[in-house]
Amino acid sequence: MEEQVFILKNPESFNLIHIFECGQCFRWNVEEDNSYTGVIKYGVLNVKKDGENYIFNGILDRNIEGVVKEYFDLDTNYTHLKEKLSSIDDYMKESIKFGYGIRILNQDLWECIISFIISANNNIPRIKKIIERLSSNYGNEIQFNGKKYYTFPTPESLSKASVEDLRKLGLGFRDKRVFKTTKMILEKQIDLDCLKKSNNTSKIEEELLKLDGVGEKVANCIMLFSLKRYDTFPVDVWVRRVINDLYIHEPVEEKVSKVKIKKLAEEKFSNFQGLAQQYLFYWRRDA
DNA sequence: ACCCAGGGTCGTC
DNA sequence: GACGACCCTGGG
Repeated sequence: MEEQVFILKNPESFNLIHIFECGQCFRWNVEEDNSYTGVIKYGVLNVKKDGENYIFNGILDRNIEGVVKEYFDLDTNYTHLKEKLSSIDDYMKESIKFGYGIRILNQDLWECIISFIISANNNIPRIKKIIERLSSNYGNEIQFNGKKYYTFPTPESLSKASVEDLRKLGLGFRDKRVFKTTKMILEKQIDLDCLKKSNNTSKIEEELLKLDGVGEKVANCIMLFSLKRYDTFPVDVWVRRVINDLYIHEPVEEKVSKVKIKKLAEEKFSNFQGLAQQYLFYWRRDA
């Protein structure tokens, strides 16, 4: 663990608010100077806008430049992708105009699995609090800028928590799901390293669905936010809402089947439906 | 005080 | 496929 600095010069399609407030991550918080601090697998990181540049500094157990490039998806050309998506229709154009600086983060697979199991029928403030409690109780402490931060617990560490322990930390009915899934991963009933290497989206989804608490929506979020599977389309209440309002026009929103939405996304946005989903979600929720 | 919704999933029919 | 239950919290 050592303190390191990296300066990213004039990146394209890069906006801290869009990246951290678009609903993909739960452990980044805004500071008084409008920079953001977050705990990731490799340590604690702070990002601050400085003119056209971004200053990253943090305490990490590996090279900061490599971590930032990987985590912030810097090898992907978003300008190009946004042009492609914008040409589909005016709604996409509008949503991209609103969330022009979104980047799909490349988060840790294990952390993403547990985080999105917790997200089920839950709201973002509470999801964040629960994850913080899991980390401060079962993660490792890191000192940074005079404050204490806690890494997300490893499967080994989280397996020390009983169902009752989890209930006390506020997980509610998700306690059993997190407990069981932790056990399954620890015992390698599902091999996460194997999933990371796979290039078959539907195979990965099939495996993830075996985990307790992971349904279609959560599996899609996991694939999009930690496995770079842009060819997936998580359908939640907001996405159902925006897709129905824009393209389907069913008076009773709940009646629109998930199958119909997924089919529409597939036809309209094909391989980049995950990115389209994120622009549409953020636009509908925050605009 | 009461109701509702929140990045859904699971068990049951 | 459709339906209800489910912990908990903040807001109307």
